[in-house]
Amino acid sequence: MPELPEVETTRRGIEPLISGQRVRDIVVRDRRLRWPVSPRWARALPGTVIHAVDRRAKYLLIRSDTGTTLLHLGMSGSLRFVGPDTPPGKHDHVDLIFDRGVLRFRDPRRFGSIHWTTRDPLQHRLLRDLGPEPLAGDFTGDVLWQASRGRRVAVKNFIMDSHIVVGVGNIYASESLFRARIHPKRAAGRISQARYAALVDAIRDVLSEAIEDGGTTLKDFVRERGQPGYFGQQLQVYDREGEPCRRCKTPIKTARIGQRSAFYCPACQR
DNA sequence: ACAGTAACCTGTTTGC
DNA sequence: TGCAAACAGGTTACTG
Repeated sequence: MPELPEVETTRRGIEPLISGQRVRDIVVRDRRLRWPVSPRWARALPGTVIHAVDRRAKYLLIRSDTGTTLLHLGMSGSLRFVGPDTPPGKHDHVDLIFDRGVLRFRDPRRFGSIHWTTRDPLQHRLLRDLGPEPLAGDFTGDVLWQASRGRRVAVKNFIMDSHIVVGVGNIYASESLFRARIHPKRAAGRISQARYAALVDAIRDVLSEAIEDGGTTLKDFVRERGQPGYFGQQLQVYDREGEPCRRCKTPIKTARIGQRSAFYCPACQR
């Protein structure tokens, strides 16, 4: 669920609610996330003032005056801002308590994570080796084309590889390839420079439009006040197996590529 | 360096 | 209906 648009939607939602606010306390009900929540973080954060919420890839960078919290939503995570007396649900693992409310982290599958660093977060081992941001200027068709030379992986896996470009998960990979009319199984190294230019445009457009719509809610994802995202209504191929292609009416097909489901139009995409 | 797979965990859907 | 298997949006770590 949380791919780049959902994380960015969350960032935009929570930043105005918590920036400038002092963390009064932390409650960790279950520290068993993907990596155990560090006790050092739980000790360090209370008392600090949040001054910004940034994003790198699918990580939220919650910056306070003494360090940065790296928060990843994993597969099923969400952050909401709730009133102080809202009873926590079964999977509400962590609270950041502020004077004006509680930032509550829910994650049924516990693939999310929380890290704390007092150094440059971009040099953290989890962020250090990531590829370009898809919505930034350094992500171009030429960059993608160059990186793909000699690569035999399916292009769908290629664009989901965070060393190549960040933020493109299973849903938006299928959607972008449909827009660029590229078959998801095509070898990354066998796609022309011109088609990579089209793919970069497609990725940018899909992600930007999804952010405009507040992300895609298929299952767990909700925004900061519990609202769903509406981009699901714009999906062209994802989860539409057997339904007619919106462009040519051919039934949408599905395939397993690298243990993930890919959706595509067998007529439009080559 | 690259490609492929298993692993983390729980909830829901599918199939017998 | 009941139960077990398969599957789900992500990423890392390991293998060959």
